[in-house]
Amino acid sequence: MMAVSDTFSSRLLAWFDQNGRHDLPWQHPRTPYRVWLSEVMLQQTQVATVTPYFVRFVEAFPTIAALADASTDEVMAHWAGLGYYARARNLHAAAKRCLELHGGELPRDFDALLALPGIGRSTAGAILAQAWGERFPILDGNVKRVLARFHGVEGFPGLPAIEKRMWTLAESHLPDSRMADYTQAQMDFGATLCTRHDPACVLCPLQSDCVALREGRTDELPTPKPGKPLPERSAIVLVAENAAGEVLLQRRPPTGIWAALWSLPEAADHAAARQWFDAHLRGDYDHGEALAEVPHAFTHYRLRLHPLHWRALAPRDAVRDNDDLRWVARDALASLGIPAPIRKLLDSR
DNA sequence: AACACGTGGCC
DNA sequence: TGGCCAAGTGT
Repeated sequence: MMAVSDTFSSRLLAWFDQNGRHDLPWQHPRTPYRVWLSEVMLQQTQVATVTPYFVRFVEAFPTIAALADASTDEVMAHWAGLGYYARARNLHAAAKRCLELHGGELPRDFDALLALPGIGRSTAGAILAQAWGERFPILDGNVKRVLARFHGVEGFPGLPAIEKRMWTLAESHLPDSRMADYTQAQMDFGATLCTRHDPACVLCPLQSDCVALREGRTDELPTPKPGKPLPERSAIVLVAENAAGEVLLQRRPPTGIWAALWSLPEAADHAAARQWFDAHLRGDYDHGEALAEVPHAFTHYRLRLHPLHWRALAPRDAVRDNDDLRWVARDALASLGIPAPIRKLLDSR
């Protein structure tokens, strides 16, 4: 472990003062709610992607109470396109719990934060450090990359044993003050200098003590995730338009991919698609026009969507708009939470 | 422990 | 261009 003379944090802070990012939207003002929201949006997602979402989201839901009072559909509509939608559902649920248990505020307590859905150890630490300057470590992708290189830690950082070691290292470097700046400094440092490809070691304030640099192994550390072949799946999606040009959308199941988002009716094969069509629509399934295949890659599998398109269809009498099925005009698509590739398909129609 | 969970950018 | 991965958490 580092001795009392550890200068890791002071060197990082000095670097941050000159080279850090000081104008991110969640830094002005840096309220607990805005820190929380930004940390959740930034999970597995980069700053450039998050920024416009963050700005729109806080405008729509300026306070924890406003978020708690919003409907699920409103929240999901503002999250749509960001991915990992459980984050939005958890955020919404946590906001409600803040109203019930914490007087509408985010609790300033590690265990209470950890108990909220969507807040794990790293996010709890980031909130406590950035919102209140409390002395807690974070361990995100940036910190893992920096620690793996600086200390020469072998092994994929996603493995529990490696991660445990890294939490210990992260703790050992904590400064006695400036916790908010230090937390931001680590993330800025990892995101802009100690990058995955081509780290700027020449400019690095830690270069004199970096194991990876000394051994010429910055391109080998951190150890990459062991690769596995991606499964392939395919599905038929039904693009059913009525005479008004509205398209029929269906709410997805509450669990699984794109949970509870609005999407096109989906079937595993033509037999199932035909069955769904005949149960819900008047018209001839065989008159559907095949649109171009939509390939989509998730982190854990590849999906090929085969859209079938009909115009001027009418619903069966039994099928009315309800909480899980509705005809939607083109203008109204923007106000719904729709998966990114489905939205693209609908927009290009 | 291992896997589910989105999307876009990079080379 | 297909594989890799980015401010992780929940199960």
